[in-house]
Amino acid sequence: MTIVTRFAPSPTGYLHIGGARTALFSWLLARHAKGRFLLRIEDTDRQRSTREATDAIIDSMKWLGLDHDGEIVFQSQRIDRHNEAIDQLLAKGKAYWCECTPDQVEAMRVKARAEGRKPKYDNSCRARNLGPGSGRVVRFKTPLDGATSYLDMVKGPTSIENAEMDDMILRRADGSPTYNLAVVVDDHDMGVTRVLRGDDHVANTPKQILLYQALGWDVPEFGHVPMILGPDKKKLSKRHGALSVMEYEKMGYLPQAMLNYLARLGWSHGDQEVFTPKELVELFDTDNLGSSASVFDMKKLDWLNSQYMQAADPRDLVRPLSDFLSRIDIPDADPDVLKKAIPLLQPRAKTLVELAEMSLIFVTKSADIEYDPKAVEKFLTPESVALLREFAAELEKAPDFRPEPLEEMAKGFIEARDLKFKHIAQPIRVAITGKTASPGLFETMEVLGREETLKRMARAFQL
RNA sequence: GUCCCCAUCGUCUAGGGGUCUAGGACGUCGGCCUCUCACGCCGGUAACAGGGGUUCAAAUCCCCUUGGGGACGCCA
Repeated sequence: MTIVTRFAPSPTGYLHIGGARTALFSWLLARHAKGRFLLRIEDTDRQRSTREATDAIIDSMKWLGLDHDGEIVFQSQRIDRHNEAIDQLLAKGKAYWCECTPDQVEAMRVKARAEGRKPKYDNSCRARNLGPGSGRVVRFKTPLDGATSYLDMVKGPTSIENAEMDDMILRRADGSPTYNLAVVVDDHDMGVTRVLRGDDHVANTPKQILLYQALGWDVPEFGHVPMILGPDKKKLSKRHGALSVMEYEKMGYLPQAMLNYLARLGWSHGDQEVFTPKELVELFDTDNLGSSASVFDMKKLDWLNSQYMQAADPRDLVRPLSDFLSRIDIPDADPDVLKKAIPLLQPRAKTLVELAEMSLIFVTKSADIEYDPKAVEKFLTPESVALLREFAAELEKAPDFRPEPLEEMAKGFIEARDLKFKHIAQPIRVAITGKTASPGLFETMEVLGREETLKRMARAFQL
């Protein structure tokens, strides 16, 4: 039997880290088994569902590379089918009409809690054999005793007393089907065989299993992935900063790094830390999913990202780099310059944002280079400028502007004057980059080219 | 309040009764490399929440306590 999984977010907000991870695990589960991964948008709450949120979710998944099979299913378009199932349940005597008002039910809950019991509806309409009527809802006849058990893919054997559950509403007074019913009908119709979702759904699972059984359908396997916590060990929330997956894109993280990080958060494969998407697909299994919540650690994400930055083919970074440069109002950087600069910056930039910032020394024209005043004061002293003028003269006639010959030349220059390289390195650096930190001097010069290098030095001499 | 779940370095985790004086990774600290900043390399620091069992033997199994989390909607 082919394995079919799904991701079923409700479009009431952006796709956040937690949702992205459950989507990733479901995707991995399907791809590993050569099965199918479906996407369903649970937009039955018309008030809170938005088109923007739907788009944001789709964009985020696209960015992460989580491709889905088949058409996207919109739950709101399947209401007739949901109602059909409810009618079926009614016909089988597994559901009944109830005319208790929300206020009455609330009173029952308050009473139950006061008596130290679990807040529940008291099933009072169960025996009344009511028919349809305005203001009435349809409730499910939850078994009064026994237990509902299943083998959770991550938690193992799980069992809940049926008495813990109340008779859930299947159809609201306005005629609309409720969540648990809709999910069961949709998952069944879509042929979903494995449901991997967030821990916050554990309480829904037994209810849904009961529904499957009442409808006479095969029950899929379920698995509940632990939550992701913030640094304060509380549920990850807006307080902890960027939450939406697309925020991480904006911060300059590479999708593969994000994917890798998310996969390792709650899942492991021995001591391995770095995984290509392909490896993830090959190696993923629910057996190695952990069962405790994990804290989101930005530092480790940074490290992983820097690993991916370093390992990237420079050519693949040109496009993203110019995009990020555009975002800081530099839309016309020369791709050839970028291509040459990238290898120098790869080991230094943890994110694309940093890459863009660091590339500024290469894409800025000499006239616009900003000189760090402190650096100028410290290194561009009259003595060092005098020395640099002599050095510039040699640069001008250097036969070969590549790093090695340049370094040879510099060596000759300082030896002739009985100096150490240290004496001229920082002055040169400040003169050609305006900063005290940069990639290797000669590599930098090569990328800048002779003309630009000399222009910058000339300008630095005027400071 | 009721029910459910979870518990190894600061963080992510390995570990499935003896090979655990608990391994890896991030971070952190120290060193090396070095024209700066990084990268890289080497080394250090640091954990089985507590208490009871079971067993010849427990990080591993059981119970309790504590701590954390989640769920209890005519939301999804």
